[in-house]
Amino acid sequence: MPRMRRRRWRGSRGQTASPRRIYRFVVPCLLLLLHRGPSHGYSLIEELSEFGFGESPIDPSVVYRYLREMEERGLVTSTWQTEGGGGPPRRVYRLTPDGDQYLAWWVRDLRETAKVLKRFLAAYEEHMEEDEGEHH
Amino acid sequence: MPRMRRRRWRGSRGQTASPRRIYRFVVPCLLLLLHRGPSHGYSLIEELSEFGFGESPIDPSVVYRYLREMEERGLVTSTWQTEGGGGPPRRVYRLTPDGDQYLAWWVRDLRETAKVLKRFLAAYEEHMEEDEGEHH
DNA sequence: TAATCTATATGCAGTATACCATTAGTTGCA
DNA sequence: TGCAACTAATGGTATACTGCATATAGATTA
Repeated sequence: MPRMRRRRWRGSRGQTASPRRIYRFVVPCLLLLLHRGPSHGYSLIEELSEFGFGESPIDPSVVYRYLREMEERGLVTSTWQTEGGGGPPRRVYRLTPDGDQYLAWWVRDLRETAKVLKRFLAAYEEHMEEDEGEHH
Repeated sequence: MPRMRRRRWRGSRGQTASPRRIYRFVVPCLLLLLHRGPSHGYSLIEELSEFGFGESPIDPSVVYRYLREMEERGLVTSTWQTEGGGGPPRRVYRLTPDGDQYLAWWVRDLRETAKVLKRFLAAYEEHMEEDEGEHH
């Protein structure tokens, strides 16, 4: 596995597209990954690429921070796994029922966000067509 | 026009849904509104409800701040309109060609964001169906 | 044994945003 | 006249989010 290259995120001023435009979007991604089964931070970071965190990979510190926060809030529990597989000990996270509910809330919320986005893009296209028509 | 009620935004920790989850989403909304024609702050704030800023209305200070920032960056120009319509003088904003290009960049960017969202929601649904199946 | 990989974690800084307060001109009305 | 409501704009501050640098440490490999 190659070392992750970190690309500077230039915000909305630059030309770099980042899939982390939605506040805390990593959180529902982590919750969904953990719904599929227990996992540890480093592995989760790799798996996040599935959700668009591949092109401009997420900073590991962000992931670890959220995982700890999620544990404080009772959304996940963790246990240390010292043996098996080699390498340093891993903190293995497991979703709780509260975490499960929270994921469901996020999904409802992201569906709303998707709607808002869709509405904006539709308004843009509609307006641009009218604008185009006026120039004829 | 009733006075706007400001609802406390509890971030993603609370249960309140907010359409302002995407970084600077107000900016492309303002750009699109100004693409339809010149306008002033107060009017823009009202028109924003069209894009989902209705349920939890945006704070005017945020809008005015962005408008000024946009002017500094040459995306819009403004002129004072002292007469006509009554009330205090209004600063009327007008889109520049740079602002027009920036709007186009935002649209490309939001389409990417919409894709990422769609991918996540599809992954969620797919996983949940499988999960459902396993319990039979 | 030095370098590298795996794995987790903390601190700091810049930016984004919410919320509150303030200034000021205009209109309408008691 | 005086005051309340409306319209417009701006400033300050606290907190949240994220990126970056860096620390720690066991395991593996050259």
